[in-house]
Amino acid sequence: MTKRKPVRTAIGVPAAAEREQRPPIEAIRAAAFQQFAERGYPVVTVRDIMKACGLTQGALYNHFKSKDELLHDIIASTQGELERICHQAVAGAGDDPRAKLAAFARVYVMRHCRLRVEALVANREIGWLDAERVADIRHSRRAIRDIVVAILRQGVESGLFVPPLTGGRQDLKAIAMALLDQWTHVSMWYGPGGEIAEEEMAQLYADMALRAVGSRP
Amino acid sequence: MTKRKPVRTAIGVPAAAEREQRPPIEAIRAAAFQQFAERGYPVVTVRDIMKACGLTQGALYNHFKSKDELLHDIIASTQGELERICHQAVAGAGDDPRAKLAAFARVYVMRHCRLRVEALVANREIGWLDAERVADIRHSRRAIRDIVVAILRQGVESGLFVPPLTGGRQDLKAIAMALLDQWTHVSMWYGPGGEIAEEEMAQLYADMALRAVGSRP
DNA sequence: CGTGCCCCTGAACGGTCATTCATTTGCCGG
DNA sequence: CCGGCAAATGAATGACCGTTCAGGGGCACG
Repeated sequence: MTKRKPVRTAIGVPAAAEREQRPPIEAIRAAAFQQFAERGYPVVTVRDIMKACGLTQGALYNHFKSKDELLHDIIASTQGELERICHQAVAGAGDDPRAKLAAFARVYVMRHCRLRVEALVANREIGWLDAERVADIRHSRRAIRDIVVAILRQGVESGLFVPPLTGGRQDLKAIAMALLDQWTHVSMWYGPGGEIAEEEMAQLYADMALRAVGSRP
Repeated sequence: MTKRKPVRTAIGVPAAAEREQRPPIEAIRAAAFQQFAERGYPVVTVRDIMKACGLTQGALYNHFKSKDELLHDIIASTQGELERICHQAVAGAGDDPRAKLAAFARVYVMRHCRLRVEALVANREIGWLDAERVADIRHSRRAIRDIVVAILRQGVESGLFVPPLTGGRQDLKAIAMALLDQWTHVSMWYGPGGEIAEEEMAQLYADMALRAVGSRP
């Protein structure tokens, strides 16, 4: 193979129609999202992104310092918004850990169904950022995990959750990771054309989570 | 950024010690595994792989047709082995769907803890393969999912499983995907240095799965 | 009409990539 | 010691990458 192949076939750009509707910086962000999601950060070239929004390579650098910064900008905004709605979901669910866990699961799964592309990029392409750029995103992820751990701890201490335990101090962390893995990766296979609606998915996952942690009625 | 940065810092090669112990084709496979897992297929160069096993770039092509074929070889062998042990686990668990599901979860999670590197590569780098090379691997994955679906169906029909349902025909498929996502991604964060042993992880995940599908005692 | 200014262009730069290939190496049975 | 052959070398090839930059609109404002 001398010539580089298009390894993940691009599904195609959303038609030249509304390209020029929004400011170019937004068009670039959108095109980059699409392309990163479909083919992966390292094989998407600056030329690809800019062509997809009707510009040429050089124009990128009027809006972003580098391709790296573009990716970071994209992921950071997605991640920040995710953390925000996670806090919001828990805050608005009262004090019962069962309601908190269910609300969290529903919001988290719903978002990962609806914003599939954004979630996919944020979760898959983060590794390409250099250490300093990745730090704040990793921090945000840990914060989200700790929300779940806190809910689990409250449930266990109040006797409302009786999860399977191995006896170690890290159990709740492992369970939280297991649940988050499950919820996050909906974005990898859920398609809006499927038979199950987003709300049903959210409910299904919330039910499974409550059962998995041994929630008492 | 003109010069390319080492985006994911390589952890380092397992010392020049036993490089020459095994046949070069095995050394290449092993080195490629390590590098792909640590830094990702597109940024690992042929030179990197070959240097890691004490050879030069050109020597790769005495053993593999291309870099693509090397990746496919690696993933396909991992995936084939995984499918094999999944079938084996179910076959050796008797006829009770509860025992089948538990055995499957235990074997699957245990493998993803123990062979973290292999699992990580097989699950993350598959997208870089072209369509024809990826077909058999996708097929194998579907086969594994269908094992889980079959177990769930048997459990539901015999009344031993009472999972949360939305009423659609795709429910069991969604639940199977949710469980597999959870089990698979242990390999993304589990570290052997952690507080929980592989066997405990496997048991924890098996318990959660049985609870999630509403297994009756 | 002129003057800035923002934004875009497209060639150019220095670099890296996978792959090829003529040549050399190292090992083997005889 | 000799031929033969599989395997390794390392320079060469052709392509493409991210980024830079000098030049050029086009549009608002005086």
